Amino acid sequence: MRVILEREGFKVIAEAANGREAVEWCEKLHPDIAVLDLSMPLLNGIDAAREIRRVSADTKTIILTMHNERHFILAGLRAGTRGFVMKTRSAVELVHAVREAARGGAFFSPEVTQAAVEAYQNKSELPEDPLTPRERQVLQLIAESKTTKEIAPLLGISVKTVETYRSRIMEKLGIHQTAGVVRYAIRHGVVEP
Amino acid sequence: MRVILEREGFKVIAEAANGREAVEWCEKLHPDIAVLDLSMPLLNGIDAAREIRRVSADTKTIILTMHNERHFILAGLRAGTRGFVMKTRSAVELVHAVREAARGGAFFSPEVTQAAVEAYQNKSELPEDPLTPRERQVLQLIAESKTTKEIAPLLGISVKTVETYRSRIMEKLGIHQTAGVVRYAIRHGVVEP
DNA sequence: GCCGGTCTCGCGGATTATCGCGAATGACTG
DNA sequence: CAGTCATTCGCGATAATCCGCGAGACCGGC
Repeated sequence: MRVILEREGFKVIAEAANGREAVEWCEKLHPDIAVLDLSMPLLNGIDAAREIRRVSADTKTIILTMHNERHFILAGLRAGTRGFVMKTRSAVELVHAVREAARGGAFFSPEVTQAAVEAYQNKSELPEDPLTPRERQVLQLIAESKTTKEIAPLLGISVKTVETYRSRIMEKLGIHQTAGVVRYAIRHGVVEP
Repeated sequence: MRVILEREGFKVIAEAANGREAVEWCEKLHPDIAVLDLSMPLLNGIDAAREIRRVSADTKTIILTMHNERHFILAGLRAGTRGFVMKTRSAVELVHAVREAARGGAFFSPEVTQAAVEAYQNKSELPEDPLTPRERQVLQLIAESKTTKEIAPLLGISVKTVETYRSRIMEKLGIHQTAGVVRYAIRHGVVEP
């Protein structure tokens, strides 16, 4: 990706190994564009995009994905991302998206546009995500096999707070076992199986 | 990726949008190398690698991943893949891996090697199916959100016995959290997500 | 400015899960 | 027939979770 973007005259000023790193880099460097993978450890691309908008409002985010499932795309749009590119399409599209974002525009792969249109047409099929961003973040870490003790320092909050989120997640979902929560997370694309 | 590989003199004869397509291309074209994403729709990289070995035994597989978790890596090794490259590392490593595979060798990112070494230290081998039938049965029930107390009467054995199986499953898999066990079960088709 | 939602933190207690250890039985293997 | 392995059960201890409850701080919308 660095090769492709640099060949087009863009300057790549940072690379991140996971969602948290991506947010941290954006906070430090305030880049014009942040290209995110939808599936990243610790923090997924969508929630990372939301976080980036908070810490660096001028940074435009572009999300790369292999999945063209609707709920991913809609969640991304809600997070205010400026581009959504399918990995299965040519690199030209990524460049196009970055160029558009740099100009202040937006770009979405055809599959994404289609999914958004379909969702718009029959919005009855728009299941509102019952979880808040923070709850979803905790959910992801639980599903990534992190213990409550490990999650607390990762998010910079107390163990008790994490327990509160655990409880609320289970209450909202009507699931009362870790196993069920993990499967929910997988079914909803919060983490990879 | 096409840019990088062609710049190095490799010929890219096909591109696939998902795991199933990747397998189909391999069956048709019998390429020397197949570069797979661990996270692909329809069929993940590991199971795709296993399938490719079945339909095109001479094709060497290389898996790209963002996750350095042990169970992914071990599953990949069991699937007979010749390379395992972290996406977070430079493109040089991918080229290196492809070159090694083409020569008949193998290449793994340092994180991968480390995880494999740790696994070897814990148990002397990487068996095809490490779990006994009874263990797999317990695994399934765990992944179906059953508690130990519920599992015992379901199998007609004591709670303590179920606990023994739980421990052994975790020991064998090198996973020590319910969440990880559930994901293992899902990845291995023991339960539906 | 008030209200609802979110995020945060805490307490006490009940329930589960995990670890380390031992040990008996039966079945299959070399 | 000795060895290995799967299956079964147990004790004791520690760690992690789940539950019910309360509560202050902040923010955005009406």
